[in-house]
Amino acid sequence: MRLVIARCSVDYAGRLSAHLPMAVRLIMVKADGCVAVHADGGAYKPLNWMNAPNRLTESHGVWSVANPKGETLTITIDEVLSDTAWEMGVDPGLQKDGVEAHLQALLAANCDAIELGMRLVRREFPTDIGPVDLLCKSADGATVAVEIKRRGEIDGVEQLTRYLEFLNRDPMLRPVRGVFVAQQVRPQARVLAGDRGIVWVEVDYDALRGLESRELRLF
Amino acid sequence: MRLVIARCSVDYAGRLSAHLPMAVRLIMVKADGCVAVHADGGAYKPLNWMNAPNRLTESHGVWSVANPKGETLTITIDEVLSDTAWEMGVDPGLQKDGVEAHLQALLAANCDAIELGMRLVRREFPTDIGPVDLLCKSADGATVAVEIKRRGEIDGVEQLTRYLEFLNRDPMLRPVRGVFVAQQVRPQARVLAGDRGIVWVEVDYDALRGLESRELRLF
DNA sequence: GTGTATATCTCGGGG
DNA sequence: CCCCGAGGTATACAC
Repeated sequence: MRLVIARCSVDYAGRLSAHLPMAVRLIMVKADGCVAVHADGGAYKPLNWMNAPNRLTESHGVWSVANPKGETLTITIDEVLSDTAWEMGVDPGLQKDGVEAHLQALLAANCDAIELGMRLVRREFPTDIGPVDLLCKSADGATVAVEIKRRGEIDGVEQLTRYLEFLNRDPMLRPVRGVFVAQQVRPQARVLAGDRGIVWVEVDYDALRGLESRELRLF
Repeated sequence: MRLVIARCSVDYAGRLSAHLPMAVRLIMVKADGCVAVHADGGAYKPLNWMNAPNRLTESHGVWSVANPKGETLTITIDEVLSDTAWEMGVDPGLQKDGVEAHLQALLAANCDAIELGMRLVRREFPTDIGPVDLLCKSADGATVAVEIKRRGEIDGVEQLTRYLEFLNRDPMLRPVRGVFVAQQVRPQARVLAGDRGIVWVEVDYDALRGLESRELRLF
C-alpha cells in the first residue's frame, strides 16, 4: 500500500463530472491498483476514487487513472509532503455474524416467532422471478410466503408483492398470503404492506439467538 | 489525519458482529474522529470502521472506539510499524455535475422536453408514500406524474407505479397517468413500463443544459 | 456479461 | 433526531 500526502487537485470524468480544488489530502494506492483520495473528515468514503481494474500513469506531477469503461481520474500534484509504501500481504479477511442469511436461518428454525403455529415448507422457494425467503403453512393450513429483511423498507414489500403475484398464478399453491418480517419495519413500508394486504412482523434477533441456544442445550 | 501502520486484530459489535484476525493494516483516524481499518485491497471500503461521532480511548495497545448508539470497535495492536499525523485543514469540497437533482431542475424548467405542451404543476409533489418528482398537466389538460432517473431501471418504474396507485385514489386528481424519464431507459424497464401503461422518454442531459443556457442568454 | 438482492451501505435533505 | 431517496453506490451471486 502506497500512501502519499500531497497538495493536489482532482478531476473525475465518467458517470458524472466532479472537481476537487487544490488542497492537502491523502492519496491511497492499494495493491489491487485502486486509488482513493481522502480528506481529513467525512467518514470512510473518499472524496474521489477509481476502483480496480485500472491503469495508472504518472508524469510531471500529474497522475492519470483510467478504467476500461472510459472513466478517468486526474490528480494534479502541487507538492508532495510524504510518499511511503508498505508491504501488508493478503488479508485473512472479515468474519461476520448477524446478516440477513443468519436471520433467515434462525427464523426457518423457529417459524413460531413469525406467527404461532407456522411450519416451514421450504427455504429459498423458487419462483420465475427469484427465490422466496421462506414458504410456510400457517396453523389453519394456508400457504404463506415470508420475506425477511434486517431493516424492513419499501423495496422489501415490493419484492414480496412480486413473489405473491407469481405464486398466486400457480393453481397448486393458490391462495398464498404474505408476511413481511424484519427487525424493524419502517413506517412507509408498514403503510404499503397494509395496503397490499401483507402482514408485517418485527422480530428480535438476540431473542431468536437465545431461543436457538436454549434448544441446543435441551436436545 | 493520523495514519498508523500496525499488526492488529479488530472486533466490531453493533449492527452485526465482525472479527478480523491479526495482520498488518492501515488504521486511519480523521479529524472528525472517524476511524477506518484498511487492508491492501478491496476497493476503497475499509474492512472495519466507526463513523463520527464517537469516543476513542487508547491504553496498552488496545484502542476502544464507542459511539452513542452503543456500537463498539476494538483494535488490539501487536506491533506499530509507523505512526504519523498530518495537518490538512478543512477541505474545499467536491463539485459535482450531472446528478439527478440537476436533471430534475432542468426538466422542471423545460417540461416540453418531456412531452410537447406539458406544464409544471409542482416539483416534489407529496403523497403518503413519498414525493413525486414532478406533477404536470399535459397539453390536453390531463394530470401527469413524472419520475426522473439518471438511469432508468426497473426500480424507478416500480416507484412511479406506486405513486400512480396512490394519486389515482384522490378524486380531485384522478385520472393521473405516468411518464418515466431518464437519460437511458433499460430494456427491462421499457417492458415493465409498457406493461403498466407508463410512457417512457429518454432525454439528453447536454442538450437540456444547452437549452437552459440559450434561454439565459435570451432573457 | 446482465440482472437481482444486500449493505455496519454512505450521504444529504426535509420534517 | 428520524425518515426517506440517491449513489460514480459497491459487492456478491445466480443465470
